[in-house]
Amino acid sequence: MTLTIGQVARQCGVGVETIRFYEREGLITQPSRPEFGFRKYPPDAVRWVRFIQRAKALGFSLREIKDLLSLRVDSATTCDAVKGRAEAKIADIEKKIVHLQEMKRALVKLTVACRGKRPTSECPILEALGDED
Amino acid sequence: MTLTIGQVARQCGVGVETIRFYEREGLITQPSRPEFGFRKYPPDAVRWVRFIQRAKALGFSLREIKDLLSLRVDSATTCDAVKGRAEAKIADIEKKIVHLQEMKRALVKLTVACRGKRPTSECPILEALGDED
DNA sequence: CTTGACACCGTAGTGCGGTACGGGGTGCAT
DNA sequence: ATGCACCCCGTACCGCACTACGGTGTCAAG
Repeated sequence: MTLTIGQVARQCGVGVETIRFYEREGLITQPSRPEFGFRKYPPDAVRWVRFIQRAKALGFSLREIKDLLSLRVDSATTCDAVKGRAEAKIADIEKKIVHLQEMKRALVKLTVACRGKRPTSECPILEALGDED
Repeated sequence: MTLTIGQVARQCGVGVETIRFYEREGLITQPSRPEFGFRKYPPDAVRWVRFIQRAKALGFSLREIKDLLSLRVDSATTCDAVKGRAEAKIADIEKKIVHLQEMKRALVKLTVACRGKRPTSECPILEALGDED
């Protein structure tokens, strides 16, 4: 069974125009289309679009998401390059996780301070800032 | 010792205009300023701006970052509300961490598949997509 | 007391990531 | 064969987060 663009869009909670936009930008592959008729999407298209939405919410740009997605496309040919890029992305992600954990720790500390009814004038949010780059 | 806007900007790797912009948007508090002279920043200003940069890279909008920062400002007055908002943010952050871990797992799997010289035609990146939301 | 680097302000322009619109075409249902 | 919902395309527009610009003011060093 194939899906129309509208069905994919509804299942992803985005607009039809967004999917056409992603197609123009090369984030999702052109769906099969019988000579200027409607686009026909495989059910997996929904997962691709959801991946894009999720990655965006995690601070990746569409350019980066495109890179991420392209890792699978040409993997057979230039395996070493793919591996390198994947490892770089893993490092990025690990850094993001560390920073999020720092922010979380700071916020937890804030709620604890709150419970204790102290006015938290010495701001705990500032402690979410390790000084290494 | 106080800093000029240019010194803060250089230490944060942003432009002077960016800091003025953050000030206009209420993300950083107005620095003390002797009656229409230059802005005088405390050294902590550098940390605030770096916090904003970092939070942006983690997928928070300036609106959200403003909320995050405001948690410290009026904490003495509406402690319960602050606690609630902080807890909501913690939940957001935990969700982000989970999604990042899923992406990382998928990428690690990709590099492993790569090592094994298999063409990874069954895309492991797609597995970064849990279907709950 | 001049000079040059930097700061001040407001407004306009940029790039990203969509979002809306208008004028059509398609396709199935009645 | 006539609706009607949905799709096609291109182009214009939008909000966010800056970034650049241009004309003026400040100030510390020489």
